[in-house]
Amino acid sequence: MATGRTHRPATRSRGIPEATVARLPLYLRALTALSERSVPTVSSEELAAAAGVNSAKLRKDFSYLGSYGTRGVGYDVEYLVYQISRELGLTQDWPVVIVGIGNLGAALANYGGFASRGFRVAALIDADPAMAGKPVAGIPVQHSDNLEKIIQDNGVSIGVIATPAGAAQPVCDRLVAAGVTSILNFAPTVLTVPDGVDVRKVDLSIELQILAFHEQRKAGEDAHTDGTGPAAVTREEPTEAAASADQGPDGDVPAVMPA
Amino acid sequence: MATGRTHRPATRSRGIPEATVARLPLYLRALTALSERSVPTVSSEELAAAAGVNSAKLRKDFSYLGSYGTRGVGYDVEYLVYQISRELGLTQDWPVVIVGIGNLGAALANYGGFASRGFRVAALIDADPAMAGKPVAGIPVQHSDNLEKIIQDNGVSIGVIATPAGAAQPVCDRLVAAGVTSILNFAPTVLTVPDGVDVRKVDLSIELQILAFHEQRKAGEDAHTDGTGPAAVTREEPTEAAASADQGPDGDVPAVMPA
DNA sequence: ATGTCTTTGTGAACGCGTGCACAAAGATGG
DNA sequence: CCATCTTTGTGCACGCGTTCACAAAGACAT
Repeated sequence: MATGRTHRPATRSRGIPEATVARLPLYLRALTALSERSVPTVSSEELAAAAGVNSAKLRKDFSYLGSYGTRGVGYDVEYLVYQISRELGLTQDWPVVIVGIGNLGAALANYGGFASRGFRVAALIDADPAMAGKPVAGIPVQHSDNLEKIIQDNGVSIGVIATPAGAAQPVCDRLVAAGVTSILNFAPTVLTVPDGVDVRKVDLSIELQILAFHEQRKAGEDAHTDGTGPAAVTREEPTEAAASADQGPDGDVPAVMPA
Repeated sequence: MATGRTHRPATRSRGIPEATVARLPLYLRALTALSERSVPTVSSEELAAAAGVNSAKLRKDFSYLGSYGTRGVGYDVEYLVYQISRELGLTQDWPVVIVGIGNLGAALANYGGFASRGFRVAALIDADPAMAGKPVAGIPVQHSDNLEKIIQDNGVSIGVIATPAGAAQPVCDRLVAAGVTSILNFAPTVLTVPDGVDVRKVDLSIELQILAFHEQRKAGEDAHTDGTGPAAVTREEPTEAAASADQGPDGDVPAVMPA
């Protein structure tokens, strides 16, 4: 759903539905937790509850991977962890670069989930010369002049963009030109990439706006049945054409400091 | 898709499909950019290109809001900005609390996109006493002991959780008990909430794993037709039950420092 | 006023994802 | 070896979302 490409060819890769792929990491996390508690097997019912999904859906998802369960018993936790890891490509080592080491970039660099699952932060890159050499999460930041060389020397195919919105597309272009074929974009912009390159987007502002929509709906349903609703400071309605002036100083401020 | 509730009642709220709601912020961003450039009208084709979607989809989306376009001309930018803002509830003032002021929490607090669109960071909350009083993004961090009072005093209905995984559910419970009905969760955990509370999840690790899947598939298709693929350091295959030991020190490390 | 041209709004078909419900498969006990 | 019980794997139906394709609507020129 968030592949970002305008013309996604319904990538039912080797028969595994996109929706299923999106849930595999969820299952993997639940299974890893069980594995740590040395639980040998789980039923689809239990695992589904742990992952927060329907048990029928889970069984169907697993059926795309093959028949890894035992009827009357359930699934072997260790075996399933391995199969899902392999399916997701996590048995490989994926070097990743993070471009734009502001607040968010630093948070990502410090994110433990990277290292623990086949991902390795190969380099941190920022356009600010003052950042160069400064260690973040134990890794020295490199200047973006060296971006292409870094990509090629490390065989990087996955890039994370955490720059301001304005810098995102140029950075994206350089990443792609240097050989990156998968991009995780945190900048609030639509990225244009050539075919064959995957883009996934994470947008904090959008998530909040969706929440606000539902929140407003809730408040509307309970309308004046309680006084404890949200601070209903409804702004005055603009007269058909004067809305954007008070919309904010800038369309969408980047999630990070200038890179 | 990420509402989080196990049993989502297909919330076709007032006839607006969930998928459409998820795209409205995208349109709004593109429209705001046009508005800043003082563009008076746009066609569905132009706007769709800017938002990265199909033009027919865009028109259908707008049709759920009403007939705001003029045939032969297009849509009035300012008017549409207002209509979408109103539909999303962004003409209201939404006080938001961020719980867990680690790297990620700080990045969120500094995120300009919050303030610019009806969202106001009402408070930053952390469990670490050493953080209390320390200003982050110009706002002093408050201790989580005061969580309930902060929520109620500010009429907060939207909470952002950026704590470690272990702390997320307890924090969530306290937020809900204090009156929060919408939660944006950055912790890598499935949150359980009562009916009527919306949860949206943002999970960096999952996004990366989905990218890795597609990346692996690409590499598999080009299999040994080039040598420049990803660093294909395929780990040795475990003998059916020994996978989780090298899976990483901890199931899923929180995105932030302990709160 | 009339015709042409552009662009919207939407009816209809299609495909994907979800969930039910059940048969098949294997474990387990006697 | 047979009966019973549990749990998987899946056929099927349904609903949502996407896309095509076109008629209706308005602008604009003559």
